[in-house]
Amino acid sequence: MEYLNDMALFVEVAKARSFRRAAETLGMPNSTLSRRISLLEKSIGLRLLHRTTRRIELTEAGQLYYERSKRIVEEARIAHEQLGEMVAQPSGVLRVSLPVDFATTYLAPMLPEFAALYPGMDFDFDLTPRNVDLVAEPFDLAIRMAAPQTSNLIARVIARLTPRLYAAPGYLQQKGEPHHPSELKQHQCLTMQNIGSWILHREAESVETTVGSRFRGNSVAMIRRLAVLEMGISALPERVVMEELASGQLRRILPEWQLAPTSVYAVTETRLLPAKTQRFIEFLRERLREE
Amino acid sequence: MEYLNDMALFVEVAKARSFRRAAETLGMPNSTLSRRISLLEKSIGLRLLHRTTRRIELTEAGQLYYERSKRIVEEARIAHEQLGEMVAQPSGVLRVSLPVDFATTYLAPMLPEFAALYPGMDFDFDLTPRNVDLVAEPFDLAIRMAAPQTSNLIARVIARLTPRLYAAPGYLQQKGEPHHPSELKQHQCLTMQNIGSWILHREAESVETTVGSRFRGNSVAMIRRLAVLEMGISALPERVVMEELASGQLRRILPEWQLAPTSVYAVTETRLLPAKTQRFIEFLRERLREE
DNA sequence: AATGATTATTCCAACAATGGCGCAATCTTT
DNA sequence: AAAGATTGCGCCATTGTTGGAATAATCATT
Repeated sequence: MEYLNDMALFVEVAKARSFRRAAETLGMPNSTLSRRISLLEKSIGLRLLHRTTRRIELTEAGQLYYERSKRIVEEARIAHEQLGEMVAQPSGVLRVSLPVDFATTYLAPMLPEFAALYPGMDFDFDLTPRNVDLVAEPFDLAIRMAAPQTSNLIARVIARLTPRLYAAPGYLQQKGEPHHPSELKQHQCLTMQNIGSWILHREAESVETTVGSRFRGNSVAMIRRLAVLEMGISALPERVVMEELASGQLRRILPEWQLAPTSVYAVTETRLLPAKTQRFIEFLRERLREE
Repeated sequence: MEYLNDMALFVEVAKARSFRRAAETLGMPNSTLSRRISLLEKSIGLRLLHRTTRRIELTEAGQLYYERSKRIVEEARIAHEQLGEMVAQPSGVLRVSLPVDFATTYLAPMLPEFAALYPGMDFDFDLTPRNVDLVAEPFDLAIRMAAPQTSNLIARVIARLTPRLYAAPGYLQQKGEPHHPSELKQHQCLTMQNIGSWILHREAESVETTVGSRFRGNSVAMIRRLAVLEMGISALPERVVMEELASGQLRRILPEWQLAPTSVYAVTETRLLPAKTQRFIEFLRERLREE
């Protein structure tokens, strides 16, 4: 069963009618080539080439074998080329698991452009807060807001989002507008679950302050909604609150200060990615770099 | 270009949907199998299998590759099997170089039977006294009366012919019939070229005697003809003079004595013989053993 | 829940394939 | 005719591959 490579070599030799030329086109020493063909002949038990020191010609069996093998090797080559094209020309279904907020806020607006770029691709988005198991479930890609703990997954940073502070004008009117991070302690600070403090940066300066509020949630949309409803101060990337800023529902506070950037990761099971996945990640990274 | 074997391995794995089972049917350790598939994937740059430690399934690319490769590997297998059948079922043209005397005396009578045995075979006999170059000329086989000096040829003994002494009754009447080998010195002994003496055997006894005559030749037929024409005593295998014995043209002399057997060789360029050649040699050896 | 069974992968020593090199046999050109 | 070029093949140190054991990760069963 281990004769297929040698078959390809034989086809090349038969085509060139010379060991030397065949070895040259194959990029291997003719000593190896000669030996491999000899072994092939031994394994099938008869001669394929009639050898003179100067010239080689096909035996009857060799002629027959060549006719068949030629086609087979050619087909194999084409199969591989098509596989190569799959890497180059993305197609098929891209299955992505990603957070709801990322999907609605970041992905949705840029998706039409990407879809137009690759007409051969279909998409299957799984919007879920849970950490899907990439190995068990057939996802090509997951987008996460934190690096995965399991080390056997490959995580690429596709964006760094810098949260800034926003509040509703109504809220500020009621509670007053803070002019230094230290004043945040007296405010309702709408945070994600498990967040106890904010570290605010201004140039080289940084101030940590414990924050909290009556509301916690694992949804950016929820926090934004609460902020609009005058429930407190939110720390969100600019793009998330773009509409609310434009309409005046939210207003940036402490404009010189910002939180440490949080990374967005594209997580895959392996580095050997089909083109569709590669292009999608590239596209995201390119568009999100601007943030 | 060296991916064909791995392709076959992948087909087996995809078929079995398991490394372990595939390794078993392939008769190789699954460690090797796993590594080879990994290398294949790396070489084409994308994953073919979606792995769980417990189960494997095909990726999109793997599915596509499997569909194509399956057929290719199957065709390759068939090509090899057909080649194997060529070894088993003789067909094609058998090209033999052989001495004229051997052809007419020994081969011709048994050829119809052999030809009937293998209807798929055609024959091309080159009757020549010269030592044809098996390497340069496209002969499958040469039959020689002496072992070849060149060591890179394969010589098989197919017969041992025991020459005995025959003479024409007319010759014996003229010159008298010898009753001991020592008397042969006074006779015309028709020998092949380059033969200066005969060693005659009777049971454990052996006698060497220098022989010679006015005639020498490299043709058995010539010597037989000369013997019939009362020109001397000939040393020939029995089968050669069978007709002359039956018709009384020749008569055996010194019937208890015989010369050392001379071997007949089937000489080939290689041991890797197609069925046609193998069968022909077998057939000859079987029929000539009786001598 | 936890243990045992099954499966893919990784590690490392033994092994085999590789590829320069030289040789012998040809063919070609001066 | 003769020397040079070309070609296939055998030899042997080096490199790369192999395969058994250990490992990690899952599934099934108690």
